[in-house]
Amino acid sequence: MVKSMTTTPARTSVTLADVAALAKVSTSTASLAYRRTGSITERTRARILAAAAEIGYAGPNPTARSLKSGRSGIVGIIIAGTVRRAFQNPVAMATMAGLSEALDDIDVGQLLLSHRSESGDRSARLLDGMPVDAVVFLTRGEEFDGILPSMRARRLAMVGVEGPHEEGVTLVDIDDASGMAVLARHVRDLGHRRVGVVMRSTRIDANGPPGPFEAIDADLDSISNRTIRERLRAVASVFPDAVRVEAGGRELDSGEIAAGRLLDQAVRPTAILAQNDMLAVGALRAAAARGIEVPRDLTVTGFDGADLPLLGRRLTTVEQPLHERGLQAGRMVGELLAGGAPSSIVLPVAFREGDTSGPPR
Amino acid sequence: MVKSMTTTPARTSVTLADVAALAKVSTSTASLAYRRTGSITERTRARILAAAAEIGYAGPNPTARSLKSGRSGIVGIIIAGTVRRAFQNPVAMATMAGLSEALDDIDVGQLLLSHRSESGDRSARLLDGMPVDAVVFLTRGEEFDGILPSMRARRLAMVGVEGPHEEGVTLVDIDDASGMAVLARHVRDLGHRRVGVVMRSTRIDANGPPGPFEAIDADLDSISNRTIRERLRAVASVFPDAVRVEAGGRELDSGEIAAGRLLDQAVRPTAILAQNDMLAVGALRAAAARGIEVPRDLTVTGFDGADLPLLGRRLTTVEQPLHERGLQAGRMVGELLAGGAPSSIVLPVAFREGDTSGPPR
DNA sequence: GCCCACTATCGAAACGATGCGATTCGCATC
DNA sequence: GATGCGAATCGCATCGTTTCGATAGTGGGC
Repeated sequence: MVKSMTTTPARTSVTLADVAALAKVSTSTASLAYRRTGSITERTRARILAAAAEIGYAGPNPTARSLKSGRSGIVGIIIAGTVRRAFQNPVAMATMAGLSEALDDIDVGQLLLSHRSESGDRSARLLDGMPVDAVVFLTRGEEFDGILPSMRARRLAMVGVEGPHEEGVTLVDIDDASGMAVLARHVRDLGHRRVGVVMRSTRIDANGPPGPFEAIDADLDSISNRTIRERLRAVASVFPDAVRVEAGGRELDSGEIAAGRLLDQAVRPTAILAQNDMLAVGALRAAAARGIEVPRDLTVTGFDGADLPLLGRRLTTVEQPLHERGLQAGRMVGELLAGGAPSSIVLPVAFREGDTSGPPR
Repeated sequence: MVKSMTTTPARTSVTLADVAALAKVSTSTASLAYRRTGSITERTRARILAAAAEIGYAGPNPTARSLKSGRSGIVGIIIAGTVRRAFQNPVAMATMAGLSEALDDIDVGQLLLSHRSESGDRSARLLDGMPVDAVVFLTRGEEFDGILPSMRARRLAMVGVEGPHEEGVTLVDIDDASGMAVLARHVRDLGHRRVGVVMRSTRIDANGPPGPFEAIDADLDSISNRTIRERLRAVASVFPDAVRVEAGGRELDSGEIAAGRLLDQAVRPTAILAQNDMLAVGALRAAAARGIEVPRDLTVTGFDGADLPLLGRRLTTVEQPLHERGLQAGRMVGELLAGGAPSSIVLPVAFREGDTSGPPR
């Protein structure tokens, strides 16, 4: 069912003119009753508001106001993939929480714009048809390049979290590489030499079996997702001999399957460096299913520092300031809308030792 | 065409009139090039689109279009409490996923409207100032009554999930009571006689210590939250002697503390019926902390059937069709926007036996 | 070659509110 | 009672698009 914005007749609504007529003032005066600026007698204002109440006027029409002011007061939040998946992703949610908090403070509405819908491809139509003053790229997605031109044409303020690294997008970036390097060195210092890496799928419509075993630095340059690439590179700098497996999808289960493949080798790794926390949880589960005890028999690490209250244990990982990066993105939106030109920033990360890592047996 | 006057932001934009001028047609013809209806030569359309591309016209201004059509194509999703907390709540998220899916299908945008912001009270201003065609109450909140009049005045289509039970709101309701009754009977049939109930806080700004022990039916009528009330009533019908404790907040930790109080009694219950899954997880944790084994020493049940992949075990609970209720709410929005008058529905729930319940020792 | 029936295009009037510049009002002062 | 002045109110153009009714153009039938 596709609805058309055009065929339906406008709802008969009460307008400011009606209020003005009832209150026996001009519409411009009636308007004054609702604005902050301009001078109007308290008596007149009261009369106008009374008239408004009498005929059930709900206040100035937001659309008309927007047309006049050129501002909608709405920020589009662009999500790679589907809204559903984003909502299942603790990293995205933590960022979103920070972003919401900041956007709340500057009194702008938050419009969710998924780049793809559940039932297939999201037409650019929805994206283009929405009255937004600015957009925030909440999660990094390769698919964004296609929609950038249209946003530039609209002269929208653009803020990105971890990308896209494109002209005109103010960025909140994360120091992924150095964080992952610290973590890898920690694992090496524990004594590990045989490590496996479980990485996120680089395919857009990822779903299926895990990829083959590959050398850690195989084809690194061809990975367009900067986040994935830089994290791998950091691991490679410490463990040039590591083996990597690409999970078949982005969900927990894919991580479990991929990690399982690593664990089922004749000579299995003593440490699995998962490229994010969800994959690490999958690895923990794969270990549990095989009676492998963590951290005694296996070290498992993640990345992100997501809040996983249900997990019941504390992952050794690298903590990103997830909430903070949302806040910063929100702040940037505010500055851009106010006419400023905030500069991009790179936020630091912090290694966190949990109870999933230890020396090899 | 520079038109930055004084205070208004300088957003000099390219308009349809500019395109028309360049293509040497009238603006009405230029408009035709972007519409589905109306007749226009393919040649002319091509010329217009070429002109548009040349001067970087990004397509019709959504705000102006909305003003003319009386429709914004945006649905407001109203969240009780803060956006942040909603995002941490698996029940709300599952519902949201279904809702998003349905709203995607009818090509409407999704605007998040939290009733309260992180930093304090949400002014009605934001809510009132947003150009929405309809609103969906995603989660039940006592605070909604205050904003209903304004929505009625705006003649917005209104759809609610589990409330508010108010005139003009089309509802997707859940058969809470009978589901909870089935679950309670199951626990009774297992042989349990001494049961404790952990319930959600009824305070809006809940945070603090758990409430006192109370009889299950103490003051039931004074609980305005229908969901909480009906679930409790159902338990009371099976276990008139049950003791209830109100958690101090809505988070996991509050559930743990409240359940801990029940477990620390001299004679502790053999079963804890938590009023939702998160509280049940809290109860599991309280039990684990005390070396009480579930289900051998204690039966713990929840309500909702939320997807908790990180938990690692399967809660005995009542499954709501969470995704489905979101879908249904979305469908209702579509029908209302199309001029229909869908009727409210009540969705069934299903008892699900997990591995957290068993006979008392 | 004339008239008719289309159809592509155009002009102008909305949609509902805002804000500039002009006008009127109220009132104190001379 | 006339004058001056600030404050309150008003009229009108405007934001960018859509759409209705009017007009010009095209081609076919006879």
